[in-house]
Amino acid sequence: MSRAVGQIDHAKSEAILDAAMEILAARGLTASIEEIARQARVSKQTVYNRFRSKAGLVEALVERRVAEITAPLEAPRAAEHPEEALAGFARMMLDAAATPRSAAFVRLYVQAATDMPDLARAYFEAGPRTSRRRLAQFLAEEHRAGRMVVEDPAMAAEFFAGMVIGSYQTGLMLGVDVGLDAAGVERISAEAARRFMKAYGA
Amino acid sequence: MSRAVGQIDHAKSEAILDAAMEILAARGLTASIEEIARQARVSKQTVYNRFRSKAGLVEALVERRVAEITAPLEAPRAAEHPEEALAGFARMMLDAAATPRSAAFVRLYVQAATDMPDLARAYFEAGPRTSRRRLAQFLAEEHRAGRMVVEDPAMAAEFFAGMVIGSYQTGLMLGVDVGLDAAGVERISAEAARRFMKAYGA
DNA sequence: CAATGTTTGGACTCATGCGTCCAGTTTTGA
DNA sequence: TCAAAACTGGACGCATGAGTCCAAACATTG
Repeated sequence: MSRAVGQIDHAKSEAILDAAMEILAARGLTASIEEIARQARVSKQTVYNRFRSKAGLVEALVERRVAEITAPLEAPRAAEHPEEALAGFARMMLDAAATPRSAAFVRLYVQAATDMPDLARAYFEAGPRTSRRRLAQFLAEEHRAGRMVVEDPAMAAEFFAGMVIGSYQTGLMLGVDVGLDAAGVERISAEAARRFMKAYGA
Repeated sequence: MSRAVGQIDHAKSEAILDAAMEILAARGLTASIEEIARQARVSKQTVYNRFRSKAGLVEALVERRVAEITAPLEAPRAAEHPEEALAGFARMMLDAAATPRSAAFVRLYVQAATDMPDLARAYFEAGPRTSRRRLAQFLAEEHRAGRMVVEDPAMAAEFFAGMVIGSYQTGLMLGVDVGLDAAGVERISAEAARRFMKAYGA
């Protein structure tokens, strides 16, 4: 299981990606490879050995993040009372999307949107799109079960997601301090779920 | 009233700003001044004569846009039936925020957020913040008038704005075609207003 | 220690783009 | 027609950063 003679060390690639994330988040897409290498305590050449180019590095970074973001994206559990399930889903979305770290990533995608549109699209599919789809699916099931009345689950899912994420995302992306702490997350999740149930209750 | 001998021509500044908008929207903040000058049919030097630097140019551009965006931001009119007023406000928000042109601007602000945070903040205040504030004010009035029940107008305003804008904004910023035409705007505005009234109706 | 392969760091080329400078030209009001 | 000012366009200096190259140092295993 140990690697071959003088073989590459996977942990070092991770270190490079970590450094890239930190630097790119702070300085934007124009940050230099040299700076990233310095932060990773690695020579510039090593970065090029492992990731072919700057674009390759960013690509790998986004790939890793996409995996990271998709994993915990559970659909709401139909077993619970719908309002509870919705509040839980809201909490998850806020935890995933409304943190400074996630905002930094979104900034990155937006910057990349111009000259690397595939990356932006990949994120959009993995993050926002997937979460909406799962939410819509849940709503459709609740509708069938007669616990809610949702004729257009896709639109309803957009509404709920917008209620929860809406403002915070914009502010964070623009680097404005939106002051959202744990209590705020709780308050918004609960209230959004409650209002949504009023709007779509059986 | 006519300008002095060989004096600067205001229209030319406008032409430069127009060109800057088009080029920056298409290529991002890294687009060159030369390209902008070419597009404006003006020499590079002239750009520097009027706007001190690239940062100055972007600043002026954002200033103009902020004025442009703030002007039509009417608060909903309390006289109408609240659902009608809300639908109208939603239409206005979508027209203002969910167009490719506006998306290009937001992309610009996000890119600027790292190294020109004041610009991003100025936009946030003039656009999202102001519209939310006016909406919250309207909701508070409806509450006082007994036509709705809105204990927390600020949060309710965020909810409504999020429902309306939410998903489209994200997609547009990422350069994903969200396929929102006039009929879509109408459908979303009407439905969002209807659901919101169910959630906050008297 | 030998063989294999990686890492390092520093030098290098190349491209791009900001901002400046300037000599000659055009515009405009008087 | 004249003078003041702005405009042009092209050259220029300077900085930054991508990506390459290489010889010396290092790690790993048999």
